[in-house]
Amino acid sequence: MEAATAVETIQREMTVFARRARASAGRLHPELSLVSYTLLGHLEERDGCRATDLAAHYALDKSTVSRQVTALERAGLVERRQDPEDHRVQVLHLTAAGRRILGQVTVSRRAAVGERLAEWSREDLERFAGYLMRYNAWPGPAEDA
Amino acid sequence: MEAATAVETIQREMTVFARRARASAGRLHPELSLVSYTLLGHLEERDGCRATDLAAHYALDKSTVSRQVTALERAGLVERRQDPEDHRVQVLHLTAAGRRILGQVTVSRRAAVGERLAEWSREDLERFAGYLMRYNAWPGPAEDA
DNA sequence: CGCCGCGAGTTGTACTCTGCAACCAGTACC
DNA sequence: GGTACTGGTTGCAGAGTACAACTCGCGGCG
Repeated sequence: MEAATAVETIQREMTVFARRARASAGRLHPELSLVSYTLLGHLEERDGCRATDLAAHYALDKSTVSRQVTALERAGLVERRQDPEDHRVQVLHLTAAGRRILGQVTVSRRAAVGERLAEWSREDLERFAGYLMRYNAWPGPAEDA
Repeated sequence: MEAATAVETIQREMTVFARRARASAGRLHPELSLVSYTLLGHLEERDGCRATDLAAHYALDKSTVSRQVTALERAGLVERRQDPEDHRVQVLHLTAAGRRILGQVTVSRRAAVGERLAEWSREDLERFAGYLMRYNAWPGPAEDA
């Protein structure tokens, strides 16, 4: 495979994944949209962060994040805390309920994805995961595709 | 890295990519949405197919595809041809204009993605592309995430 | 101190994408 | 012919999103 072809393939396959992921997320977990899930996941991973950080990480407009967070807060899954240093920012944290729901969804997602990856060798899994992280870690503006 | 962790990471990173891809697609190519681009790409790859096939491949509702195709046809990028065998189906084909636009977008996308992948060895590129294809080739229902 | 620029977040507005349900048209099988 | 199925369209409603305009708090500079 030529390098340009590989790049092309990476693009196309990532896009297929993206579309299918969005399409099926709602069906699998009606209680938590793909958006909400990823935001909660990020909060858990970072143990709290600002709305602006979420927007930057997912290349979303801050208004979009604001609305999503509002919904998550109304659902009792997320908590806003005032930053004592800077009264402009609100640090977001998972609530106990948020952590619980996130755990449930993660389990069922892992089952679905794990089924697809069941035949993969551990080495392939790790390399694949590594490639994805490496790709996403690119520091530039999120001009992925 | 444990296998479950790798699965988790794959999920999360794929999702990050998915979200960023959608976010930036519109900015890079205002003339062709991510959806339209992928549909056109699929048509080129398969050299024509039915609307239902597109819906199945991307896990989209047939109504959604119908509307997208209508838009693409209005834009003169896609052509519907009656199947002489079965008058229900309409086989979709790229027009010359569609092929041209698709080519332009592909070039600019490849430039953007290629920049990110510039430092990668050819071996890594090919392995990454292979993993993605392998993942998406899973035959089951598109319960990706 | 008071003004100005900046950064975080919210709200108004409009648009796209999407799915579901209801429907029409053509096909296949009895 | 009638019934069931398939491909596709249309009406409707809802989620996600961006952009612009706004508020509020922080920090520098005269």
